Amino acid sequence: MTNHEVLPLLGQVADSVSRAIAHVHPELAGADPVVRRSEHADFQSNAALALAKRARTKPPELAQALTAALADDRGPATHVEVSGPGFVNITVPDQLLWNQVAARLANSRLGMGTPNEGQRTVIDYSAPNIAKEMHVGHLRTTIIGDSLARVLGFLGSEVIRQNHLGDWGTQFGMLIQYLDEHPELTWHHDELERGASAVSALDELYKTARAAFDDDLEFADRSRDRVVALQSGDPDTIARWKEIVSESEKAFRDIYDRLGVLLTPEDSVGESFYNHLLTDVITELTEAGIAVESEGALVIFSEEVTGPDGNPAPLMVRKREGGYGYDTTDLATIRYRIHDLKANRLLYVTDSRQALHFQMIFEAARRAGWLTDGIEAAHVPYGTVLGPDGRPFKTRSGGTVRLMDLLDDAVSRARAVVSEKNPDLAADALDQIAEQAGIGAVKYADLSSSRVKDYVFDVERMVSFNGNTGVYLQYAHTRIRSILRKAGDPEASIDPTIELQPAERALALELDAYSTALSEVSSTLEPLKLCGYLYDLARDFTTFYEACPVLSADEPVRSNRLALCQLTARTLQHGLDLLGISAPERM
RNA sequence: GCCCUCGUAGCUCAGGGGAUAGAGCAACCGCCUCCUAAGCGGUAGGUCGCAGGUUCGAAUCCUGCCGAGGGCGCCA
Repeated sequence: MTNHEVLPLLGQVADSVSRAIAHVHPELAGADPVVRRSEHADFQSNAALALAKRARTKPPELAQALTAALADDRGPATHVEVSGPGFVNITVPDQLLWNQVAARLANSRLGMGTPNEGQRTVIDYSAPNIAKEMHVGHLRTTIIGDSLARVLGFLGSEVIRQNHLGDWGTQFGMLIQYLDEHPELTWHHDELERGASAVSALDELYKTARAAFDDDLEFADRSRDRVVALQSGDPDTIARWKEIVSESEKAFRDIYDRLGVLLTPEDSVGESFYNHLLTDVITELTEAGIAVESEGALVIFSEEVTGPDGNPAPLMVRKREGGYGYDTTDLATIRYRIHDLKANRLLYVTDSRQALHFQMIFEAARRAGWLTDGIEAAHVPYGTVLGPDGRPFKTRSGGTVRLMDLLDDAVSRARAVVSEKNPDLAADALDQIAEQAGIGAVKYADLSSSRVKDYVFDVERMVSFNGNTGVYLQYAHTRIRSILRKAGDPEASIDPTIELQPAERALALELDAYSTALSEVSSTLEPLKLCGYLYDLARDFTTFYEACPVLSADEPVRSNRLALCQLTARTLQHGLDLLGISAPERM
């Protein structure tokens, strides 16, 4: 196996057209060759239409000239013709398609390059709150962030995952105080019955503590003292706090394992971490004259954003009573990630309602001189998960939906469908497949629609397993694997002189376009681009599957088709992995 | 008041300067002696929110309007 990049045919054709443009009109050298996949040929170039005016000619004439130049070129085109108002339709020889397939099969990375090499990317995602259940609100950031981490990493970025845990704040004062006053309470994971989690217990205890805080003035006072003790580093208080953090992380870990998310405890860099940096951040901003006093608080007035009163909107750097909120920690994160982590790409995967907040954080970071031209900072916003009523997803009683419950529900429904479709499965195989299909269905449903749009969480639809769902992709993969198993998983061998059937041709062209889909994910930060590609690929495979028998074909066609199966299976498996979805061998 | 996002088939969504606007679901009609029918083929369904503008060409870019959602000082 090699790991040299295999250039996609689209790029090779584009290079040819670029050469043709430079040859025919040297003054237009460097212009976009406007090469796309085409319904009328393998590829088409629309360059003649785009450039005719600059070339002082008519589109059909320019197209004709480009066609002639392409015919002389030693590039990949075998058949070039002008069509319509000036489209240049380009067809590539079958042999070249086979060569691409063979080269990708021989390559450990399917011929993908590492265009993001040299980028150091921080991705901030998931960010659950300590001592609180993970709920629907954490689903999208966790799934989307993780997929982006995988894709960007594969493309050569050095990815630094940051799980910005909500592990600091006044709420811990009352929780710790309450636990201290009630040593009989059990909440550690090893004290609880199986299936119960420490965060679930802590979440309940926090509510109780909160009620006590509101009812009992003396308890409230002791809780406030406890906040002070926590913030000033009192050893006993800190020890208890660390215990709560670590127990909570165990519960998060269960969810991450189940979701197949890459986050590890090493990626946890919560709010508390920034504590020791806040005074430096504030000093720097104050000395630079960016942060100023206002109504007793320290704020940064935006030069871009105004509030309801028409005055500049502020970031709250230090509250009137001296405390710090999320504005301050977020200013600290961006400084830390640029100065200490030395990242040149910073992604914050949070819901779209925080857009204005990040706009102001980035503005402040630019004014402070932290965020400079070579560094990209981006809020990666996503829409709300809605319930069947079109309102933010809640339980019937109006509470938040626990993430674990939601996953249980999806998996148990998946199990019903899987066992109906395949009643012969052994119990443990059924469990495993139901888990993979159910979790995959949830993740795919989340990743496969436009990130910024709200979407309705509809388990029935996700788990119906028809159409553009995760299971369709998994199913396509198992059908291919079944063929390959029956063939004995042979070493690929391709005879490139064999003529391609239309379905084979469409499949081969699609397989060749994988890298384009991945680059689009990198530039748009939309996993949907990868989902769409994989769905198209699975459909192209299914068409091929219907039209081109593999095992019963005569050699050398059989081997060639097996090679297409192998590359499709590997590409599907690989793409699903970048989405964080497993590709079972059987279903 | 200002700002952001969204408006495409009955429903859920792709397409974000190029040829007849595409899928899935739901509906209807077909297809398992054949590599997994969790599949495939077909029929039907659209003034791409509205109105201007830019362009050889606009669902796509610009402006305005309408509608939905969200945000804008001490919650993240």
